[in-house]
Amino acid sequence: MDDVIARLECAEHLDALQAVIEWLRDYYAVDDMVYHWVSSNGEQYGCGTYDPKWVARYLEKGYLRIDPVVIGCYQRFHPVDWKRLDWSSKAARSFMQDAAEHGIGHQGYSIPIRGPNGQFALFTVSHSCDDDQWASFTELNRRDLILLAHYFNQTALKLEPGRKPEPTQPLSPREVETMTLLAVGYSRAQVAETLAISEHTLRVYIESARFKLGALNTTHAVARAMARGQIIV
Amino acid sequence: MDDVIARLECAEHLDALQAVIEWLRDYYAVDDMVYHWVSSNGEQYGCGTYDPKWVARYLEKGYLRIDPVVIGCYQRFHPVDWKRLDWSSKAARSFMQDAAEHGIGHQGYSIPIRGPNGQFALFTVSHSCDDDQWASFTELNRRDLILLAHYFNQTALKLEPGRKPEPTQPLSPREVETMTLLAVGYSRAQVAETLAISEHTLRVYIESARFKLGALNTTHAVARAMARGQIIV
DNA sequence: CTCTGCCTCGCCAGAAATGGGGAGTTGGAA
DNA sequence: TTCCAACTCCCCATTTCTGGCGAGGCAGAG
Repeated sequence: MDDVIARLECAEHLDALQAVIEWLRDYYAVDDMVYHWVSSNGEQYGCGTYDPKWVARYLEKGYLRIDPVVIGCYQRFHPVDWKRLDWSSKAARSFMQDAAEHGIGHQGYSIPIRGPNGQFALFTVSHSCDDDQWASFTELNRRDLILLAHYFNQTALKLEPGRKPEPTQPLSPREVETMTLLAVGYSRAQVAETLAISEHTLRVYIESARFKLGALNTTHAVARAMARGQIIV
Repeated sequence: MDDVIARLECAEHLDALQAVIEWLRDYYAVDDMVYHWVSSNGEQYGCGTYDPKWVARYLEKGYLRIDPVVIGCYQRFHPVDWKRLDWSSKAARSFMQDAAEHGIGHQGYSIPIRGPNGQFALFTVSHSCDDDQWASFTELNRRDLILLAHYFNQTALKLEPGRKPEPTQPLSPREVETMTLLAVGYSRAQVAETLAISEHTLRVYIESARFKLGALNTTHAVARAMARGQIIV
């Protein structure tokens, strides 16, 4: 354990993560171990021991938005056993079958991790065995896995800062107020009234915020401002 | 330390948190200790040892959206010393002065905590002393404070589940796709084209999503869907 | 002192979104 | 089988948003 942490701390490239996760897979003697970062801008980064064919298929099919593991963990705080997720939808079922055909174990345990600016990542361990064996495994290693998950994420954050610092030009106070009120459902007219300014002035703020955020329209601007933590809704 | 964790684990009401945090303040012999939850719906919950007058003023003045501690931590992953935050804006300066006048120590260390559905909370310890003393204090207790912060948050989450489960009616797959594409800046026409459906059909999805999300307009709907983790952008 | 960023205001025309109406299919649940 | 939720399509009128034009004041940085 300490050995792994030391390795992570001296890692200088993401390849190191890949090596560590493979080592961990062998150490725990499980089928698969995966770290999967779903960055706030919709890109993904992952390392792990899944079959590359499955990874490619996952990306190609856009499974990110279907995968009940991602969706379920995104809405949870605590680690979760795959059995407790919602697999009832048709999309989820076909996804599960596709995964099984690519050799993904039916037991899994995933740890959600959150970082700055809405960063979200998953640390997953998966295996094929019966429920009892799996339950005792997760029970035994839960604490370590959680720690590992967070160390992994911190290392990834350290190594990949080039991934989020999309030049986040700060918004002016008025722009922040504007975006915030828009995010809670006010129309432009209502926002203008609330801020006691003309609707035209308001438009200037929206436009400048849109420009700073690199957004194509108001909705996009609000979404980006939220995703980047520039407004708190 | 273990004593505190035990107390938290058997807590059955938020009052218990208040008691624990007061105990901690005395234990660490610092001026103030605060847990501050900024829930995803904009409400707040906090417990701590700040002067109630200051808390009232904080709420009344809407300092939540000015406080550099909140803003700074929201965009960070690691705990941060207040000195490293951005106090340059005018609003921040007048906020700082106001805080000082209410007896808030000028040294502070805040730990950002994140939870499901965009939950965000802060665990802060604050004191009045010189920089060297403060540096050695935080250096010495950093690990414990981080642990405490997360235990506090987990307890608060456990005790206050009634705070977020705003009946989150699930969105249908098409609705999710629609909201997601809108969030990344597509216009209705572009979304319709992308999904290969008529623009009118698209409208039906937007409207039903808006209804399910209790949103007043498209921008609001996207913001809520994001805040609730129903779409991942 | 100039320059830049922020805040404020006005008018107009075209593009986009919204609200309300109606209508048909499909597939799964009761 | 019947019912419901999800998905698909069309028209019309109104409201709202967006883009482009121009303008002034005020504070802080260089």
